[in-house]
Amino acid sequence: MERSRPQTNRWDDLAADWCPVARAMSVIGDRWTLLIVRDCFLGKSRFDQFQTSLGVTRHILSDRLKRLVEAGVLERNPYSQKPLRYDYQLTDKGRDFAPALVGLKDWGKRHMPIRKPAAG
Amino acid sequence: MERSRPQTNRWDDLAADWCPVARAMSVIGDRWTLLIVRDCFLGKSRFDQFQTSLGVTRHILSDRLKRLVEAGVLERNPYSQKPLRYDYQLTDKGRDFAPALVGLKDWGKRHMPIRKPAAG
DNA sequence: GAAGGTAGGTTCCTTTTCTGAACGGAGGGT
DNA sequence: ACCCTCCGTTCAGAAAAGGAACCTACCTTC
Repeated sequence: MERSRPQTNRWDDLAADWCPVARAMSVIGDRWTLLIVRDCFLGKSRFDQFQTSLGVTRHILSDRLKRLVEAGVLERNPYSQKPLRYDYQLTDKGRDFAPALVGLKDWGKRHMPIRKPAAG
Repeated sequence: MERSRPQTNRWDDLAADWCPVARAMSVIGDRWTLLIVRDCFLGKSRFDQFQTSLGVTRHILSDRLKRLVEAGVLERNPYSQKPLRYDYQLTDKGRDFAPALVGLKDWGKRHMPIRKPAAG
């Protein structure tokens, strides 16, 4: 189960930063992680729900969920025994993301109108 | 001056999302962008200041600053004429990031203790 | 007036990460 | 037996990031 990662892990660099914002970015500093957390707040909890909602590749989703569990933001729990299946639930640490998420939501709502995809 | 970017631009995908958090991520959805904004709040404004503070490569810093200006979060202004030099200042849109940034700071402060780098 | 320094980038090559699509495993339904 | 669901993993190729060197324009020192 050992994930071998390259030596130069850019996520870990930020985890040692003096600034709490930088340390927060060591968890959510990529395109998808925060959106997974958002989906959890919206009641989603299963792999395929995230995958469908976000359109992220299964590969990366798997990695991000592992990181979030490792970071203590999500918990991986079995929700079915006979076909053994797990889902992901916010921990207290994850739920404490609410204010930051609301801050980002408000900013996006005020300053980022929906840009149409570049379809002809 | 035309920056040619590949067709599959993941930043733009999020800009068309229904969710304001996702649209916010279309601007700050990477490791560095939000930290540049943070540095601006801390009074930094020049290329080399960001570079020294963040340790990001000049290549990427240059790209992120351009994106932030394009997105209307920062303004690029000349601060010296004879050696023509520019710096980067927060716009109103950028300053409106404060609540989200504070939310992230609080979360990081509460939940992310400084992790020592893996030095022997 | 050449040598070296400063500020703000750009260019080039290598390393790392992400995507896209296929595959796997463990069970369920018919 | 065969296909379906869910939760992933694997692999090749594309994109992005890292690292170091280089460039431009001006200024200072010799």
